[in-house]
Amino acid sequence: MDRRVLKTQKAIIGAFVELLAEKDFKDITINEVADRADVSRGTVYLHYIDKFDLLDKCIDFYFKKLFESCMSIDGTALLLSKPLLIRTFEYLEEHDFIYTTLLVNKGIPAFRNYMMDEILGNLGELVDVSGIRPDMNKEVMIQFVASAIVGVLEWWIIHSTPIPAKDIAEQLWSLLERIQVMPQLL
Amino acid sequence: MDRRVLKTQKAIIGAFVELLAEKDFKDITINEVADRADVSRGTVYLHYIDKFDLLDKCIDFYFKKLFESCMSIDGTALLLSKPLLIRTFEYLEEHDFIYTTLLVNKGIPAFRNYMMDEILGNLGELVDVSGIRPDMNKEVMIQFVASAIVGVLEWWIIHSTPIPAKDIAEQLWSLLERIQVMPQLL
DNA sequence: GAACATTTGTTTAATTATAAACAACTGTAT
DNA sequence: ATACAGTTGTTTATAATTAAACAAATGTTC
Repeated sequence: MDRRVLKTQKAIIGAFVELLAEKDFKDITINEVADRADVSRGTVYLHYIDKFDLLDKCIDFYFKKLFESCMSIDGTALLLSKPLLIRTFEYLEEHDFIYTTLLVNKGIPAFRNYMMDEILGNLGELVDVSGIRPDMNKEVMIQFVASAIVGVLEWWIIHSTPIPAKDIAEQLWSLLERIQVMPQLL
Repeated sequence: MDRRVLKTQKAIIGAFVELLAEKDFKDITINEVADRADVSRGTVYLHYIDKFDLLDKCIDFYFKKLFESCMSIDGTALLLSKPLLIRTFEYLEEHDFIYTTLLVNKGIPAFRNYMMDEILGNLGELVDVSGIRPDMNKEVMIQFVASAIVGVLEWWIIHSTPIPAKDIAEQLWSLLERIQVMPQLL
């Protein structure tokens, strides 16, 4: 992609998140966003339909960043594992501010959907690779595990990361192990 | 001016100064500058003829910044005075790194010329406003005082600001007062 | 000194950002 | 109610940035 659009989108989204931290979504104007991003007002409309679209794209942007940072090591995909859990919780702990800000303003359903999609896909791959107990329904098991993981993540963020990332990751992982659905891995 | 050119010039000059701090001027390539500035190589040539021109413009840039920050308060010009001296020394002390880097690489004559121009103009204004002892030649006196000030500034920067800004400003000011060329001011 | 990679400066057409103007709409104060 | 100031979303012509290709020059390595 043209480096110009990357730069302006970064500037606009950065400015928008700053403003979200300072005031209510409803009080933010496109003018303010453009001013703070040091970008022409027309440029904002070039990339986003309106405020609401900007918020959506903003959430997109930060979830992509989250997945890029946590779900892979130097480009190769990382399947569900203890290190992956730890990295994810640590990343969220470190960038606590942005993600809680986004969640408060709109994101609870968005968060759940993004996370579910990502983890469902991840689990699906894992099952394809390493098999599953023959007496289990794959879809049910995947849905069960993914919901549990996302539920804990959601609770942890909404309650302002009350437990250190390492500890919550450990606890969640030991719960997953207890299920014993995938003998050789979980 | 178009905000695009301001942004790209800032990016290019910022990248260039970073590189100047890391390696010798002769080892810096336009490619590196463009990469670090996150700008197309062609864009660099759009603004600067070559490396040498870039260095010149870079010095221009930082001297303009210096004068903007020190020579005026909210837009109104500030004539030679003790507060002005203090501000100037403090600014240079704070941004020590950039200015010594520039001076080492090329700037000693450039520094002298810039400073002389600025201070000569400033002194000229001051004399026009508040007069001078009738037995003195205006040009000589201005040249004398400006040279003295610039000399001290130069010595202070090249020797890595060996004295706190406030102290050197005090000393310089008291020397200026001793001359007694402008009874009511100096 | 020949092969090689890198840098340099220039040129191109396509893309993107710009300021400015506009009418319609919102909210606020009078 | 009625000015009034600010926001919104769209449209324009213009200007800046872009990637890519290029030949020439420069340095490195063998």
